[in-house]
Amino acid sequence: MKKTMQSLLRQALAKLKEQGVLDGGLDPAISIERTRDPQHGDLATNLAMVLAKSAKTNPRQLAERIIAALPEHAALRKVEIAGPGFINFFLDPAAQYRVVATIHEQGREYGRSEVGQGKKIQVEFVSANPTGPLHVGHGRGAAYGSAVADLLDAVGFDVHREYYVNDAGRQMDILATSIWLRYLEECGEILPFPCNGYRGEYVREIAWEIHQSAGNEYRRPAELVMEDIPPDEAQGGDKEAHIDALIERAKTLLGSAQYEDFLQAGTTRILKDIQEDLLEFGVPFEEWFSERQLFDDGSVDDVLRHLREAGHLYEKDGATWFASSLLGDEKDRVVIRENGQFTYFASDIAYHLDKLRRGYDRIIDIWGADHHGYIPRIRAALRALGEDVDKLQVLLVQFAVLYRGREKVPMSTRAGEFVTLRQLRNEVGKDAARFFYVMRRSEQHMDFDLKLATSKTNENPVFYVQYAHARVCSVLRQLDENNWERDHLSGMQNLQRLTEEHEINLVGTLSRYPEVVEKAALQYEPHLLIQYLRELANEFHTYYNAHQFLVEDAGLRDARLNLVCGVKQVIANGLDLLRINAPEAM
RNA sequence: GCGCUUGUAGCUCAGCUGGAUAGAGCAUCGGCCUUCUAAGCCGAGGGUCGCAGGUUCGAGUCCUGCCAAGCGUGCCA
Repeated sequence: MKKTMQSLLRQALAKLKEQGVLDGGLDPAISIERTRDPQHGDLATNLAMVLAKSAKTNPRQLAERIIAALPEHAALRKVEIAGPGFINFFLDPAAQYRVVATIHEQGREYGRSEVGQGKKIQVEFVSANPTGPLHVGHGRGAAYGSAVADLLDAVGFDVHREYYVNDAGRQMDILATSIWLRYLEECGEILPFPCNGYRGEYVREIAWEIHQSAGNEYRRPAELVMEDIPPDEAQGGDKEAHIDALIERAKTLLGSAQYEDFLQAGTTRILKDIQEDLLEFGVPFEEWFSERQLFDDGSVDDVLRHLREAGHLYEKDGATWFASSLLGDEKDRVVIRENGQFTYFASDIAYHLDKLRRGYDRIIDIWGADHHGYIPRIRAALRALGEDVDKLQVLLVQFAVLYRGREKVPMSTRAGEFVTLRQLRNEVGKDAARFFYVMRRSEQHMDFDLKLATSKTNENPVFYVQYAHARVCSVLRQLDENNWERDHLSGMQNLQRLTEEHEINLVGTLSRYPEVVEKAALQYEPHLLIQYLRELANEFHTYYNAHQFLVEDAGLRDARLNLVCGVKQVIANGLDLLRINAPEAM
């Protein structure tokens, strides 16, 4: 409806240009909005106010001329000028009711569209290091990312969901070493655990499994392990130097093949756990992209050579730097450390280049907001490589601050103090968790009160929306019990009898759904969809309480049932899009 | 210090990219179940949109300056 009004207005403007009322040049974006107040009609535009200045006339006069030039349209009942120069459109209710038939015809397809034109778009999200189970902080990125991806899919983009697996680098070494140290404990060796190691219970479990299957094959005496290792932080030393020394010791004592066993055991076990976890959370991926692969196939070397040849790299203090400050970053960044190791940034350049080379029209990175300082250097790198930087869009998700009642819950992966995503799902369920995560704008800080979220006792808005769906189902069951037949066709023919205010509101809200989906998708704001669903549910509950659907008058009854089934369909579609269950009964 | 983000009802948050009288959910108070599920509905109270300027027909929304919070500012990821 919005779109047809836009085209009508465009025709009117063209006519005014011919008449010389308006300059030929200007061609403004015509904004049409839904009115808030029914007195202002159904739709409104501020076009006359926007153009008044350049047309050298006042808004109300211009509005009159626009209206005069407006072509006739069947759905248009009345056009008015109001306030400072708004043009208000009153639509013919009969035309509005058509949406009920449309919903019925399109069913699950209602709300989906083709505005994305099949453009290829890649969404990379979660991408947590496989060094431990996902925690509730990752949950938000997972829920948000998958919702964005699903929305884009719904409006016709060709979406590729990807998880970047950081299976290379120092964090993985720390993990492997942590497992080995726990394994030695399993063997009966007595030695201190580094404060910078991964302390989670899962590390012990993996160590236990290795010990079960391999016995003492990897055992080395504690004295040898700890010999000449610099002191840990607890002993007044440097924790980084301490753990680095332990990693080196593990590599020399085990040899590369055996050390690799621990690396592999850790990565595969944890990655498998993450994959299951996300799948159960309704977050599928088309691809799990290995960082390690970028080193193995030479991509990292290639991209650095490329940058070096183009003069973007230089040596200083024994390290290799990327001159990102010349390309919009605050300062230059190290890509190869003094000790010869690549930084995370180095492989990330290769990764982003790889993504762009794969031919996506757009790539989206979803990061925790604490990584925001990272954006300029990635953009600088892509610029240096001659890529189109605008194809990359980075969306930031604020971490959820966790509370238990009033008390803040400390979170540290290393210390093993965290509430896992799995625990959260077990306690509140997938539906509530997803709904809760996506309910707020992603850049908004979020207080996640576990007590509230885990309190199974309602208050959770997801139930409110689901209940609306279940209620319609219940009405339909009731219909059967009354031995009433539902005549679909008659219902459609009698739609004009739905003249109650509640009914008219509901029809209007139903017709808005495709616009909401489109906007939520194009703006990457799934919370708009949630908000809409709450509003729709609210209008439905209000209607339910105000009017009986199952009335004796068959025509009216069928019309109401058609309307209410439209509500059911739209709620189901919306929840489905968010991968939240729409129950038949509650 | 500098950079990014945020600041709207007691609390948690919306606010259609500059539009008409700033909204919802909790919480508080008062009503509605012999009638399709009360996990619901109706009503009431509650606001200096962080503060101060500016831009214009019009500002919660845009620009500037302050104030406050979070994050970043590594040869960590």
